[in-house]
Amino acid sequence: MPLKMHNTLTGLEDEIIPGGVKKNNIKDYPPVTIYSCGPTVYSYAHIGNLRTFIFNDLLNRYLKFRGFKVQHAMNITDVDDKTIKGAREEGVTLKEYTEKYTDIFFEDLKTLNIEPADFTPKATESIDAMIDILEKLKEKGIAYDKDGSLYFSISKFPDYGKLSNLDRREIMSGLRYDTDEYEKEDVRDFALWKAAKEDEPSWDTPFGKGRPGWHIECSAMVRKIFGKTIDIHTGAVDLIFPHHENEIAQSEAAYGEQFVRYWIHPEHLIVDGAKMSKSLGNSYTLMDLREKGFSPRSIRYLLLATHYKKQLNFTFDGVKQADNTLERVDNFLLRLNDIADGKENNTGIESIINTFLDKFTETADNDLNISGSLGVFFDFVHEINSLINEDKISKNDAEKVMKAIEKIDSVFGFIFFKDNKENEIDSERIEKLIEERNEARKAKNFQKSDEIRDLLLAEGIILEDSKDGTRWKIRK
RNA sequence: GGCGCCGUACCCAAGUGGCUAAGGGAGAGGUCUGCAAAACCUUUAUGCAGCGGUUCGAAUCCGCUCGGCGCCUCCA
Repeated sequence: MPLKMHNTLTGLEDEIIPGGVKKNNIKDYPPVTIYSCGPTVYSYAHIGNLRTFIFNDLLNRYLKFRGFKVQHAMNITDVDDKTIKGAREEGVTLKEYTEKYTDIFFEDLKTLNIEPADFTPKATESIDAMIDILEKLKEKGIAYDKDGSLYFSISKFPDYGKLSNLDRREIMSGLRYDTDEYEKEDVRDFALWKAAKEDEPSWDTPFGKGRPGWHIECSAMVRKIFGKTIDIHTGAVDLIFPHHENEIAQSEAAYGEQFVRYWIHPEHLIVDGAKMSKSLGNSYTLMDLREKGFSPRSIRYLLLATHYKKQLNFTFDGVKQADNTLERVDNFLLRLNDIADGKENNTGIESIINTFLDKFTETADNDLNISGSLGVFFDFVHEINSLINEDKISKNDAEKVMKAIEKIDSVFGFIFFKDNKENEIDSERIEKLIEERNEARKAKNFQKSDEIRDLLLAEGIILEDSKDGTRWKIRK
């Protein structure tokens, strides 16, 4: 079964074929080249942004799980209207301002266990690559100059609109196109390069001082880093038009070859059924949620668990449900670790594990159906739990099961998630108290044994007795 | 007006023409346990927004209606 992903460009679920040439073995493919639209670093990222980045992470992790090599680039937009305005308001330089939010952004990614991209280019460090595109577009007569700014003439690019079906769409009457302050020949043309203004950052170029238009940086970075057609380009649905449409226009007009093979667009997140917005007061940052006591791990799970093509309705109740789900996962891991020596190996364990991994892959191959894969995972948990109850899992079997779980957690990233509470616990003291309690239990002094259990519970330590002994865990 | 996503149990959420509609959360009953906890078992949709149609057969395809959300405004 090949991996298929929904491609906005074709409207179909297309098999992912890195490099565009089909091979028999995944190992023979060149690395999958991926470019993701990253953040504009003018503020803290909100959970909607983070959903998109968690989707990118899932995609990258799954490709690697499937045996593909991956080269992933994600840009940092560090010059635009909002960053310039923000820096001015805070009275700092653009660089100081954007570096602050860039650092916070990377910290958020780390907190959510999102693997770093291989390349994280900044717009302000990619001006040369932009100039290259702009010169080619000028030579070809596709870009034109007006009052020191450069515009892209969409009438010169017949394919314009192929991503968003613009050619088949009518423009809503009365819609204001010209929100830009700059003059254009055709209202639908877009700015490639904006003429320098007083008190705005600018760069020297062969066509005068100025700063980048919004779309040019992505085209430039893709070219600078990969140098040719890339496989996958991701970004949330709102970017399909105009941003990605314009990227295609610039890149394909300048270089005369296909820009991207697969366009993948995760849906938006909404909050309590409504669009997230600052005026509704339902726009949350990661820090907001942590202050409310929600763990990054639960947030990762929640943002991951819904299929990326479906709008995700974020609620606090949802995070609590995620918390409970993860507790079930943790209990399962504890049970596996607690299996005592001396039990017989289960001859069927390999087959159970292989079936599990095959089903997991088969489900995820279908447009990254994470919800289906989670279902497969919980079926497996259930099956193994039952075997543990029946004493049909040896320590050796448990290790094999753990290996399989580690493997799929290379995709999920929430199973062995480290929440940093654990270090503060004095486990030696707890073990001692457990021993004391078990002696009391043996002597049928249940009053004392319950006292010890309550004492630990008050500290957030839960004790659980089983026929293999007593285990403890931290209460969430 | 154009383009697009969606409506599955109390909540979240798979399923893309064919066995009794995954899975998670929550609730109820049971097994185990000194008691708990954990785990396991049973249980909660003769029905998938509504109405028609295509088909031997539809949650799945088509049409219409109702409802939610998004983009067409440098929003992920």
